[in-house]
Amino acid sequence: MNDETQWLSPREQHSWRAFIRLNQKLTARLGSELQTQSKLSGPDFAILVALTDDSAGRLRFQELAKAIDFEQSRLSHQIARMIKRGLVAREECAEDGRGAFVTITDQGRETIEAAAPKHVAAVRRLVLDAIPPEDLDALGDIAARIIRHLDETAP
Amino acid sequence: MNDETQWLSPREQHSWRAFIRLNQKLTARLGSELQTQSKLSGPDFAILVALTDDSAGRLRFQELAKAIDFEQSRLSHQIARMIKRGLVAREECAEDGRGAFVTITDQGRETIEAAAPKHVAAVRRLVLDAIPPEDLDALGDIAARIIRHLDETAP
DNA sequence: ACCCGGTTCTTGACACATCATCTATCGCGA
DNA sequence: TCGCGATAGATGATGTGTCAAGAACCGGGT
Repeated sequence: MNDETQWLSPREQHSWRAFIRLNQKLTARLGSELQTQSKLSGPDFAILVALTDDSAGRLRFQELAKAIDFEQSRLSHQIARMIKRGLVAREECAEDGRGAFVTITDQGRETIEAAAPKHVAAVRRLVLDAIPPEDLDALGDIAARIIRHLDETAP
Repeated sequence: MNDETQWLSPREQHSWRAFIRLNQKLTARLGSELQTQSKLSGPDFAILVALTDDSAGRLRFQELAKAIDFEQSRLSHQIARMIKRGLVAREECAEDGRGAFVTITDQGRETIEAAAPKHVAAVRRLVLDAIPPEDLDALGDIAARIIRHLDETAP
């Protein structure tokens, strides 16, 4: 490592730190509201939403992992915990002896249906209410651009 | 909870999901590069930076916690782990028998000085290179606005 | 029919985050 | 001076994330 590092300019640093800080605060805040209002963690919520999005409420581990961008192992642990709590169930796969489905249970469905409105309300109250729609669009566009860049840079 | 929830419009949802997804991907990616290149976690890095920013390289737990927005307990655990690895040290406080300082060690200083350039390079390569400066400014402004809103909404 | 590389998911070890609880000390007011 | 609430920080339990290794199965080539 030489000493010609291109450090961040004050302006860059200011924006960058704000962005990082926002990520942290927001994840913490949304997670905490989810937890106290609905007894769900962020990952719990993401998984239940993904399962609900599927018409059968039932996905292979791979598909689910891809849908929410979880690593295989992380998902495996997460599902194991959720099974204990009765939110989802495991179902063997006839066509492929290795694989398995994750199914949402009735309890899981009730839970997510109760949680979703509260979560949306929190998102609105904490974020959307703070910025005008055109800023949200701008945010979304920039985020999408960076995501594409990340995916290209090293999958 | 009634059934008049104001769900997100498709446009809102699109932007919101992109933003959340970016947060996850980015934290994962930056953390992973930090880990493999410098054997540091995100929290490790944040703490070492904060300590380096201080002229004495030495902060009270409270000050440090505030600087990086960590809860007290989280910081306590984190510092305990970092002490084991020799990155920081604990120093009793003469004026206040309850308190203590966290000091950066020589090894900690070497580590962060080696890590910082690589991290900045990663930030540049993964993010800044993907968007023009004016978009970064816009991002920073929006982030700052939401942060202010979050802090006002419930400190 | 069998081998063998690749796929699918699991598991164990360890780092990290959060919550509730605990200990020690501080400093103020009776 | 004593008592007592408030502050500083530590600790243990539990849930979450990552990595490395493993077990079971698939499918194609021989």
